[in-house]
Amino acid sequence: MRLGPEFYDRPVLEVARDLVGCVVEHRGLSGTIVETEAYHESEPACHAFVGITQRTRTLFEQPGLAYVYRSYGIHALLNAVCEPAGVGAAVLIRALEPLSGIEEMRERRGRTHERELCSGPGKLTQALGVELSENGTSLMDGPVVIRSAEFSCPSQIVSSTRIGITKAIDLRWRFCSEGSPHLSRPG
DNA sequence: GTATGGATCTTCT
DNA sequence: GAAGATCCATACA
Repeated sequence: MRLGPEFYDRPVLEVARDLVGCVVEHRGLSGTIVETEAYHESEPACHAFVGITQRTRTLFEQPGLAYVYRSYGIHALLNAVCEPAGVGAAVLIRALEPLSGIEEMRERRGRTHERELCSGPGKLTQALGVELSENGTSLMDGPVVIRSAEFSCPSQIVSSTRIGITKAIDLRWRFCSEGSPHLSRPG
């Protein structure tokens, strides 16, 4: 089932937890989300903390949009914009378990092990072919679509601290599917 | 297996 | 001019 605007128009922590187990699809390639992180304008690790700039504009727009930005000059990172318009918040998609189009992912990534295809925020955008130009597109009827899982996922969801940041490092705003071999890092 | 440094570019100071 | 929500190759144990 496709997720509607009301799914994203909620506190970003709830959305981040609920997105684990959902499916991301892009041009026929898809994967189950096993790891997410929440970001909110109220804490300094979030891009929206500095307010509305050319870069962060999408974060403040309507819930259910894709926020795609360049990280470390090289990688594209995929986020889902949350909370009502005017509030800067988003969920970073950090890792997927590949579902379909695995051979094409292998070609894009130049790697053979399935665990290496989508086990990181920069890896999964490369595997799916998500580009910066898709920033601001809808996750409901745009090139990138997120839907709930067809089969309920029995795995436990655990929270931990976020990865790769230097501010607000105490917040446990990372959510992952416990024990999944496709996480960017264990736990 | 862990540790380190380079690639590369947008954003803000 | 510095830093950053990263990944990979290389070096060493």
